[in-house]
Amino acid sequence: MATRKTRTERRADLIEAAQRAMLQHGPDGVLLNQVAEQAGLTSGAVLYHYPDLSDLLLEANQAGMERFYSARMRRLAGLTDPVEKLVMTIRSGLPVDADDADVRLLCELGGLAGRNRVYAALLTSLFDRQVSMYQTILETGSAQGAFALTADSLTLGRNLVALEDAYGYRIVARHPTLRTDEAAELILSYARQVTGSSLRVTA
Amino acid sequence: MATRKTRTERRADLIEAAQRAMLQHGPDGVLLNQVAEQAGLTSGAVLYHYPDLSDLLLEANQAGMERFYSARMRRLAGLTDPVEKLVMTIRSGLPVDADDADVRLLCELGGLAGRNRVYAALLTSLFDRQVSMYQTILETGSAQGAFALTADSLTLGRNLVALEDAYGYRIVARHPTLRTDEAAELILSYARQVTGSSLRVTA
DNA sequence: CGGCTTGTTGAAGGTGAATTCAACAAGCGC
DNA sequence: GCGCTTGTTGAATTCACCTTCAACAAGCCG
Repeated sequence: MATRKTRTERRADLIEAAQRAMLQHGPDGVLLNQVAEQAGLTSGAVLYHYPDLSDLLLEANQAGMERFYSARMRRLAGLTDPVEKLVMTIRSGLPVDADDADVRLLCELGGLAGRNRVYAALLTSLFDRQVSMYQTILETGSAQGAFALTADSLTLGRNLVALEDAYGYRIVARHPTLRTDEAAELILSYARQVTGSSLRVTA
Repeated sequence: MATRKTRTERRADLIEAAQRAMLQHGPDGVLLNQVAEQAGLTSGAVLYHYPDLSDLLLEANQAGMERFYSARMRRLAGLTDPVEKLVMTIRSGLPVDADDADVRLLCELGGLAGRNRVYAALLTSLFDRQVSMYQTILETGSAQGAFALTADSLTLGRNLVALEDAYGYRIVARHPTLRTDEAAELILSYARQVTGSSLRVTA
């Protein structure tokens, strides 16, 4: 029997369990019992906390997005050099490998967004927030003279996020030659061109 | 009762029916009866032609990819000017609107590719073929003096396809400001920069 | 301690989808 | 027109999953 836990603890457990289950079976294909199994509980216990499975899945996906986004922001927080910030941010937008849970989860949602307005809105919002993140980096770098932008920051930010997203899909699909390092180089090649910077850290 | 058809005709019908059903319910969520309904048949009839539903879904997705790819090639076929070719190809890589069937279908597969090697291989192959398509355009344009490429054609081709892919997802998710025209402009902004061409057709 | 709330189980019931198959209709070759 | 193959139906069966619920264990608070 599973050890009894408080409401809050268990809900957090279930969100993680739902994420794991969705990684294995997809957000559409996942079953109540698979979530329960991941949590080490019975389906009844899951239903006790989330009478509607789709609510749990939504929360789990939302949590996954926030974790991805806030991890990027956190990694950014320590840095001051615009070049470092840009290079780091490009890196943190890519999956570490094909099994990267956060990015895998995001990829699963891409298709869903075509037929579910809620997921569409969530992904759209995530996209826009990431664009803003890049815009801030680009504009402060520009103000500090580190970058000479070749277009408005909205255009550049959108293209940077778009490149990340697309290469995330390729990496997750295990493209034989396009791995994380290669993808980072491809995006950096774009970033160098539009910032007029070599993006080498000036030590 | 449905009118009786030949093996080949019916299989083509079923592939289209499966595509429609997947657009509504996703490749994971689609049911045999939903495919049958789209085809105007009973589930038994579908099973007569495809004893395993997943075989039908695979064929349907494969057919969708080929239709998308060959439509792009066909649109390219009539053109000779490298600038026209590039501009047209960028356009043809984007969904015409949020309901574009071909792109919607491709987006549905992105997540699947993370857990299914067959779909991963199909999408990888499609990506690479599209990269080659761009490489050919860029290199012949370069040879003819229309483009002055700022990087090797593999890098540029990959980035162009990546941008298309990512904006396809955004459009399908109905981003409120990022529609097809805007996405095309964003990609063109990249293409102008890396080809050194204004990409205006010299009439 | 003792009663109450909260979390969990396990089994039972209901539902719906996949699967199977006997029957039958529609053409085609002869 | 006859018989055979091919395509299709509809009903019966089976199976898997969701849902409900009575029972019970674990703390907490009086």
